[in-house]
Amino acid sequence: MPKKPYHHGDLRNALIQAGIAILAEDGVKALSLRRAARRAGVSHAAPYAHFADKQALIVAIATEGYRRLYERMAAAVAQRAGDPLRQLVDGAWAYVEFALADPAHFRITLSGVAEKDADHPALVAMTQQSFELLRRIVADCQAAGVLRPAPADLLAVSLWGAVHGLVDLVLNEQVSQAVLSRFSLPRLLLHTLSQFTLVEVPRSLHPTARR
Amino acid sequence: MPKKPYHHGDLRNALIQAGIAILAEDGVKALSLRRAARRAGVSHAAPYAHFADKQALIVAIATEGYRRLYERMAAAVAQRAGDPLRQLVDGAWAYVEFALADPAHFRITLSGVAEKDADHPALVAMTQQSFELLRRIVADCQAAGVLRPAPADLLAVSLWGAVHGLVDLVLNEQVSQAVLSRFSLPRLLLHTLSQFTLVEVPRSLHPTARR
DNA sequence: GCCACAATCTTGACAGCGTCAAGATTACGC
DNA sequence: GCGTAATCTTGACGCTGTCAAGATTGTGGC
Repeated sequence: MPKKPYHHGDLRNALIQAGIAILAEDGVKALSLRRAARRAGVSHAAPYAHFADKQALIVAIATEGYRRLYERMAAAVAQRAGDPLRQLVDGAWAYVEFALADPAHFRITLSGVAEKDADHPALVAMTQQSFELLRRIVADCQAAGVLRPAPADLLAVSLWGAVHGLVDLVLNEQVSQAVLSRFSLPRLLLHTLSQFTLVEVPRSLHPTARR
Repeated sequence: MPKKPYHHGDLRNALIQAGIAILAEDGVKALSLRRAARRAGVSHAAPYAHFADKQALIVAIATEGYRRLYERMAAAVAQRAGDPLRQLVDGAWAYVEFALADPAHFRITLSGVAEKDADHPALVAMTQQSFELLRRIVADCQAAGVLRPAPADLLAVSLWGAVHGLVDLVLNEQVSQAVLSRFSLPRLLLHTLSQFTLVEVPRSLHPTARR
């Protein structure tokens, strides 16, 4: 068992994981390069061997965030193959669950802290992959008469925005506690989705009702 | 003309305006107490006579943000009295316009940087006033058969989330440039709103088409 | 009108931050 | 095995939020 080799061995990854842990424990404003380095057991300037600046670390963390988000949604969708409406509801709920499970990580992933996308192909690839998944769900729903006919990209952005906005408002405590306790988040989500659907959303699909 | 009195006279307000100007010029991460103090022509610790900490300044800036947002929307709605659908469309577009006009101010206002609402009654009052305006628009639309019957609060949150999410995604450059240039933001907004409305949204209401 | 008090503002200090430069340590290709 | 490149440490700089101590000024009580 090596005690303290001069070279960490997997520092880049360790910093990303440290960053995610810091986000989970103390939120976005607590994330710093020096703290991530401390947690990884290296000196304060060591990260600069792997990241050009703080932005680069954040981009890497956001990329990992998108990867987890995609996997959650893909898993939820895969479980409901052949049932587009269920895929839509469960996919959306997976999005919400990720946000609730790690709010700070969700925020830093979706809050565009990574600006110049062109410089970060891995991030771009993950966002495209995730949007592609959404586009496919939307197209399947349209084919099944669950969603209205329209360009799939257009409808996909509308739906994404509706779900994302709901999550963002709740996460940022913009929705008054009175309203939020009267209508639970699952109900708010289903009510939003039901504005888009042509068929009735069965109450049996209520997210927390199942499971 | 007083040259440099020891007491500023209206420092609290000057700091808020300085902060908003900094946000407009260099974005959220450029906002600092010291820079706002510098811009107001005062020493670096002077703000502490008016704000307990940086959070308090941000809360004041967010309160002003909500005030401007409310006034924009209220003005747009007032211009279309008696036409609920137009009020809905123009109110939503006013929301979008505020976000586009000053993205950083919009972000800091809506991104829940102000956490403990209970300590800031002015902010709470503005958020409630704004939500009340939205709730009234929704109720009027329901009475006119423009929106589906449902608890007004519930539908209001859904609509708010849908519009807010769209803006947030576009502002954070999460929507691919390809999709955004194919479907303009006004079209994306109208497409989202038309998911909620029972009547067709006339193309004549296209936000940038008018004006 | 004057004085004590409170509000306001300045100066100075501290720790933590992002970032860079210089140097130490180690892995790896030839 | 050796030189080069990658990795990591140490030290420094300016910026930040925040606090303490003191200077300056407005204000109410007499």
